[in-house]
Amino acid sequence: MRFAPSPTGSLHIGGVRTALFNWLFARHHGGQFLLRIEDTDETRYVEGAEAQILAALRWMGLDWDEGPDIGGPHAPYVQSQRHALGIYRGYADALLERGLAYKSFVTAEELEQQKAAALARGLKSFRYRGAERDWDAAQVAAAEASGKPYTVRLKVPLTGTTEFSDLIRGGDEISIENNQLYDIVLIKSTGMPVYHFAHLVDDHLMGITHVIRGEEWVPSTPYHVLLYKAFGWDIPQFAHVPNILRQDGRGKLSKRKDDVGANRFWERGYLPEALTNYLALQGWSYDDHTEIMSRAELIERFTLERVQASPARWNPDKLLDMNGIYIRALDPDDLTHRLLPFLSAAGLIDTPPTAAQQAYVRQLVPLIHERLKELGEAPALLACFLQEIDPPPAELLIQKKMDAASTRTALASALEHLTHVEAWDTPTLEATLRPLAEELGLKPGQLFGTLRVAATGSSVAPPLFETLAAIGRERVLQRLQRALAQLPE
RNA sequence: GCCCCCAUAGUCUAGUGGCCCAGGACGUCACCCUUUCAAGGUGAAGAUCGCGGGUUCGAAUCCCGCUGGGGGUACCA
Repeated sequence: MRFAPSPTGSLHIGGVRTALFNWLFARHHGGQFLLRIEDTDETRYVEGAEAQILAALRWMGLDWDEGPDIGGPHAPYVQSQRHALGIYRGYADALLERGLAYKSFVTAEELEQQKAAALARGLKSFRYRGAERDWDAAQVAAAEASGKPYTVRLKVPLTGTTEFSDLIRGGDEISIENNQLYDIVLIKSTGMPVYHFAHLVDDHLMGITHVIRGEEWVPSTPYHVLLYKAFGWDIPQFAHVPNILRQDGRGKLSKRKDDVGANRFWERGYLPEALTNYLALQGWSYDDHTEIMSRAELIERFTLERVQASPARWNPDKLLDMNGIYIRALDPDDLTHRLLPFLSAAGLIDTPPTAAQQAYVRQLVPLIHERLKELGEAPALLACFLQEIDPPPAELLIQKKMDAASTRTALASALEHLTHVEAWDTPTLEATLRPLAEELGLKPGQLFGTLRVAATGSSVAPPLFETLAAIGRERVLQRLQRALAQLPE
């Protein structure tokens, strides 16, 4: 098994899913999972993309047995390096010698013109079949002598059909008429191999038995089959996983339009285990009701037979829900550690956090634990504990069926009681404030609502008594006083 | 245009000829719990299994056609 991304940008979520299926399949069967960088397109190369891709896979917990960073028996694992070693050229020459490929002397511009002319003549589609396919040695030599650059093209049969089976489509034969194909380029005029050629040579050399890749590769698989046959090599098992479509169903996901770069999920506070679980369920299922599965369970249960052939739509709501489930299942200490970087980034605590800050956050975690769906929400929820708040406006302080005067009375009375409360903990606060509401002739929600706004600056916060206890007496009293000052006489 | 793939509720899916007048989950709505928000609990709405033919005693499940969606159509991957 292998995953072979191109370093043309950060890995997007569809790529991560393809990598995951490869990884699950390899781990399920006790096979090897290797990583190979396919950088044969110099024009699209993005500096740093490879490092980003590796980082994303590592974050997801998809470990590889061989790869560019760790080496292995088939090193190197970067195609530009393999090209520099001359690995591909030799295989192209072998095909040339046996007359299964040919040198094509048309330039990209000429090709463009031919295509335009063909279309203008009313031809429905243009499939390049070079006249050079039938040249004799003398003609080729003459063309070469002219110094004209050339590409190496595969001599694709003009007639007959090419067939292959796909594990995800129930092993059904997919067949295509060879006259629908064209003579693909194997080696560019720069000498660099094209994907179709390089990946195939590498897959053979690296002993790849199963090719699991995106559905967009189905149309080019016949060329690959033809190439394997030309070489006389064993053809691997193909499994084309359906694409993940955009939420509106218009087209496949794109990292440019859809904000689905793998790094974005880390930034927003998704747990890799939740993303893994969600992604596994995009196109695969275990049974009619099991959804939450650990990494080990996924490995144990994953089979290609249960991968769907139809494309899935990107569903952020479902991912969010699942992330919440995984967060709630976290041990509070664990959650604390995962939250610290987010709080540091928001400037609520130091970078790195002090021991006291860590301890305080650990104390606050139970208050927000089950309210969290993305770790990135934590700074907003914890801000009122970690930094001073602006005095809330009167309209926020005044609760339903109350006015400024009654709110003043309630606040002042609470302030009075809280100043003299003997212990500052949840039970004592509750024992103090609950009777007070009744005494004031208010519903608990009314008094508590006012106090919540006064103490936190927001009408939405964790339960009041725990919140007050965690903020601390001094700060609470201060905030109540300031809130009181917000209310008109 | 041409070629290939796909088709169960808004979404992800279970279902491989009778157990399905279709099960689970997300989302939506209601109620319960409740000091707000979540979480949790209960329940509801939502699918003539894309449409039309056929095969069969019997079809979401098999076959054909249509329609719709996706992908490909590069000296990109």
